[in-house]
Formats: sequence, C-alpha cells, structure tokens
Amino acid sequence: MQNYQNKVSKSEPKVTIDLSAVLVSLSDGIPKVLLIENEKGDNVINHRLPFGPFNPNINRTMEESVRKWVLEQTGLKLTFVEQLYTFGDRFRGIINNDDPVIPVSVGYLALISRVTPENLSGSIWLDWYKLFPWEDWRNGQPKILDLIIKPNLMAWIQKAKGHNSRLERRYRVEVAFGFSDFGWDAERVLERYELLYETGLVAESLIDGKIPFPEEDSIYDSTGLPLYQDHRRILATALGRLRSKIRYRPVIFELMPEVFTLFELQKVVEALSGENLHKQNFRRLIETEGLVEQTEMVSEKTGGRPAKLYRFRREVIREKPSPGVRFSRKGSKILN
Amino acid sequence: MQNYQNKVSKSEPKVTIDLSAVLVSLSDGIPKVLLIENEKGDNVINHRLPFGPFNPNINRTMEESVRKWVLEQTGLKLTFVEQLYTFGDRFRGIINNDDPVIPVSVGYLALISRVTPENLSGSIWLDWYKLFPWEDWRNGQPKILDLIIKPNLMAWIQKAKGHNSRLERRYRVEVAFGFSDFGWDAERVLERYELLYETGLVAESLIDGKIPFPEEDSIYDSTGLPLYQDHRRILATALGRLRSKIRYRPVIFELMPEVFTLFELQKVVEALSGENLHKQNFRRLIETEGLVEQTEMVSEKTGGRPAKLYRFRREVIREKPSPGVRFSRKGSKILN
DNA sequence: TAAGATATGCTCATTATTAGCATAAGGTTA
DNA sequence: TAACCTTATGCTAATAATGAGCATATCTTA
Repeated sequence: MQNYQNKVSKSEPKVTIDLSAVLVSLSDGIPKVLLIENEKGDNVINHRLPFGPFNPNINRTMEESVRKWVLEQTGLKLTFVEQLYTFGDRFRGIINNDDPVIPVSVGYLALISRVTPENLSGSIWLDWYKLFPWEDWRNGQPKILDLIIKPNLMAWIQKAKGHNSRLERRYRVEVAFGFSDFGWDAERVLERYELLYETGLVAESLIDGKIPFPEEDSIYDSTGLPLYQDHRRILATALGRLRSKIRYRPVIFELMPEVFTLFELQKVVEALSGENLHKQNFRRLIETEGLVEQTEMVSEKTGGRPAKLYRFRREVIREKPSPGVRFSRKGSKILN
Repeated sequence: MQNYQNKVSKSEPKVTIDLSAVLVSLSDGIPKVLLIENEKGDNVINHRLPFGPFNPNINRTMEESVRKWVLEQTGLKLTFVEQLYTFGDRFRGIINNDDPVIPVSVGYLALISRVTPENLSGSIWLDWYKLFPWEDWRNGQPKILDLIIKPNLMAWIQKAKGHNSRLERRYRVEVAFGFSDFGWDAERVLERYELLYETGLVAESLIDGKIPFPEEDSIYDSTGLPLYQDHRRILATALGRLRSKIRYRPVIFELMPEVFTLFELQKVVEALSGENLHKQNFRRLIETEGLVEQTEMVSEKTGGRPAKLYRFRREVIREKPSPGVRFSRKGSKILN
C-alpha cells in the first residue's frame, strides 16, 4: 500500500481550494440567493458568494469548512448542505502567471427555510432571476430571449467556420434553449449559462477575456447581474441541481416553514422551477405521493375559503424509492 | 474585484488534488471496472483505480489531466468522461501528521464501449460485483445480505447508546438496504457502502482505523475486494451515479457497440442496475422512447429466431426533456 | 418433422396524467 | 341579507403509460 503513496506524493503540485456556498431561500414567492456586497462598491462586479479557502488543518471536511465560512460571513448556521461540483478551470485558460498557485473551486448548495432579517451587514438576499432573467417563465416566455439571446446565439451559429461546426453549435443551442421539438427544459440552467458565457453574452466573459468593459447601453445590462470570478457559474449549477432534485428527493421542504398550505407549496415549486403548474393536479400529485399530512389548522390568509395547513411527512422517505414533487414538464415552447 | 483576491489569497493552505478515474465497460454481460494491480502483490490491498495528481501548470482542466493519467496508466483514450464527486475527508479523520499536505480526491466516471485486449500490463478489467457482491440481484437476493450484512447491521443498531441514536441508525439502514416498505433501491450504492464502511464490514474500515488485519476466515473475505485508499468509495459513487443516469440520459449507448439487439441492450441495463427486467415491456419502452432505430441487419447469434439489429437514435436528445431507459423500479424486497 | 430457443406482436387490466367543470367556504358590498 | 368576489377543494372524462402475460414467428438441432 505504501508504494502508491510514495510513487506520486513527491512532486505533487500545490493547489488551493476555494469553497463557495450558494444559499437559497424564499420570501414572498421570490427565490433568493445570498450575496455578499463589495465594501467599496466601485467596481464593475460588486457581488460574490460567501466563500473561503479550504484548510484541512483547521477543518476536517470541506463541508465543515463551508459551514464555518458561511457562519463567519453571513451569521447563518446551515442545516441542509450538499456538494455541487468542482471547477478546476476557473479562469478558463486565462491563468495569471505571476501567481503559481492555481485555485480550484468547490461549490456547495445550502437551503434555508426562513430568510433571517438579522444577517451580517454587507450580505443581501437577491432574487435569483435578477442573475438569470431568462430562467423565469412564470409570466410567459421572458422577453430577453427573443430580444437579445436568440438573435445573438443565431449569429454565433452562423459565425462558425465549417458546416460541421455550425451544425454542432446549432445543436447545442437548440437543446439548451429548447428551440427544438421539446421546448424549454428548466433543468438545463448550466448549459444555458455556459453558452451565454461562451458567446460573450454575459459580463463575465469580458472580464475573463480581459476585454475592456463597454461604457453603457450594452446588452450586459439586461443579461443579469454578474458575479465575482466563477460564482455565477456555480449559481447556475446550483439552480439546475435544485430544479432537478426537487423531483426525486423531498428537499423542497427544506425551504418551507413547519406548516404550509398546498398552494404555498406550489408557489415555491413554481418559483424554483420557473414554470406554472396546474393547481388541482398539483395537490393530487402531492397527496398521492404521500409527501404531506394534514394538520388540524387552517390558514386564514387566503382571502377566500381558508386553506388547510399541511406538514411534511418524513416517513415518505422509507416508503418510496425517490419521493419528490414529480410535476410534469410539458416543456414551454419558445414561440417561433 | 481585486480586493477579494487579495483578501484571501495570502494564507491559503496548499492542498494536493488527486484525480481518480472509474472506467466502466462490459463484456459478456459482466459489468467491469478497470483496476491497476500492485506490482508486488504482497500487500493486503493490491488494486487501485488509475489516478494521479492534478497539476494545473501542465493540464489546464482536471478532465484533461484525468485523460492524461488514464492514457499513461492504461493505454486507453477516453471518450465519455464525467466528474463524480470531490472527497475532502479522504482518510476520514486519520490524518498523518508527518505529512502536512492533505490530499483531496476528485473522482471521474468514464464509459468505454469495448473492452480492449491490448491494455497495458498491470491493468485488469474486473467484474464490479466482485467489489460489491451485495449489489447484484439478477439471480435473486444476494446471499451475503442475509448471511452477513443484515445481522451485522442489526447488531450495530442495537449497539447504539440511546433511543434516538438507535432509531436513527435503524432508519439509515432501512432506507439504504431496503428493509422498509419500498424495498431495494438500486441507486443507493454509496449509502450502502458508507454504512458498511462505518460499521466495519469492509476491509478498508480496518486499514483506515489502523486495526490489525484479521488472519483469515474473516467476514472481509466475503464483503468484496478492498481497494487502495478511498477508491472503493469512488467506485460506489460511480456505480450509483451510473445507475441513476441511464434513466434520464442516453449514456447506456456509450457502452454499446454501434449496432446491437434489443435484448443485448436489456442485458447491459440489467448488468448495470443489478436487476432483471421484463423483456417485452423493455422493448416497448425503448421503442416508444425513440431511443433506437432499426437497421437492415439481423443478428444470427441468438440461437433462435434472429434478432433485428438497432442503433442509437441521436435525435432523441432534441425531442425529449430527458431521454433514457426509464425502466420501472419495482424494488426487490429483502425477504425478512 | 418435432422440439427447443429466441424474438417479436399484441392484449387487457390497472394506474397516472391532463384539462377542466363544479362546489365549498370564507369575505365584501349593494 | 343576498349577490358577488376570492381562493380552496372535489371530482370526472379522456388519454397515456405501465405491468403481466399469452400467442406467434423464425431460427437451429435432434
């Protein structure tokens, strides 16, 4: 056993690991993510995720370390935490030669059931659709798609040299943005962001490419708030993962209060998925999945007939292979 | 933007990153994983995955680096590669104080369509159920479950001090091994391995805990081949991921030859999932999903009526939200 | 030619899903 | 107080998907 150890450990290069956390919560039907604001605020990019380096001499596990950084930077004690992905090409080829230490970043997802008002100063909860305006279909197809994204992607396809390369680009765009038969697949958040990054439609593309930032009236004003380093990419990963995970694990309840109405639950699912659901079918779905149980209470806040209050049924985890909110994806078509 | 950079980069501890690859393939209906054999072969643990350190000065991305290590150590050029998970607690608390550099390991999954005979010497393709004998239900419930695993887990539950702790252990065991209502969930491979590790039922538990290895006739002879370091954990992650991924992405075809019969395809799915499927329904499933198209050819190898040969229909990716082999999970029950 | 082995076609019962219509139970207002 | 507004909840008819198994087709081999 020792020989493997010896064989490789001699010349192993040193790397630093940054741990970043995507804290997700909801208030008033708005899905939010916690961002830390730059103290100065005089830069192009003034927001970042809570993050910090992994020091194995201090924290035994990376998850422990994430919790520590988040507590320090936001004052929040995390409950649900899950590793997302490890990004090893953070600057996408633009490596600063002055610094021999290349950072790798590991992203984490955390779910918070109530937005606490007493966060540390400097941290804010922001509607995540401010960062991904094309992802919210609750009021129909986002305008930015037809106005900006689609024409730019089409131009990018045409720019490709060679028939095959053009085909490949068209293919990627069709799948990611649902211009093809099926339509919009809410879960492909990362694919879409990567495509926008690659085609220069988000501000981070410019920064990484060291191209001077355009003065004003640029498309970047409408393609969402840019974040420090690769943090928006991590966020896209988080959103995609969350959208898919609510379907087969009961994680949605990590975002709910102890008791809730079925309609409140539906609104949370809609906020995350960015799609509208059929009300009656949604309740049938939730009830037949065995995800909830009734309480004695009712909510008076409805404005109409009072709604029964439910709570999560933990036992469901032992009863089904992958209990979750298995709402259908009809797939909203992008018209035209 | 620069200020964040400065704020944290000063004291970032150095870490080494090991990249490990799980290469999966099939031959004769046996799912196989590529292992490298210890040259000497005189140790308790004589097998490992292909792996090596990530050096960002040589390889821009981790994936590139994985490909390089695999090529060097096995002679194989990878096609399909996917990141699995990053393990930051490799020795699970047992940190060697002599060495200040703590390794983090990032696991990758690669799928190989044909087992090439011309591998480098020292590498072998091994039936992965030799490493996870409890995971193969194709011939009914594996004996090892009732003989060894279940009684030991039950004893472990009883050993817990405190009612709550006992309940929690029971709960974990029930969900992971399907002793509860639903039954066996093929995808929970990692949960099961972790539980066996934690309860000391796999050989790696002893090694990490530095407990002397028992001479012979131990349960470790039957709980599968142990691997170097955390490689079996990475393998468990790979198996679980693959089992779930074939349901919603057409990755199964990465393991198939260009043309194949539907029954061959079924056998591959069964080999991966460790469960038997209903033949007629399987073909209906595959055909109505639009995953394949007929060729003109037939296979004569059947022994009975010749089978039509099919090929993968790539277009399916543009037609459906998540095309895959959505076979049902009835969930095989562990009989009492 | 009969028997054995697969492949393939098809059916029937059951369960899920989709899209709505209809009713219930509150509050507000003419 | 009745009409009306609002939201919750119940229910149904049409369609689609799934689970189990019988039946037939087309090979090889005895």
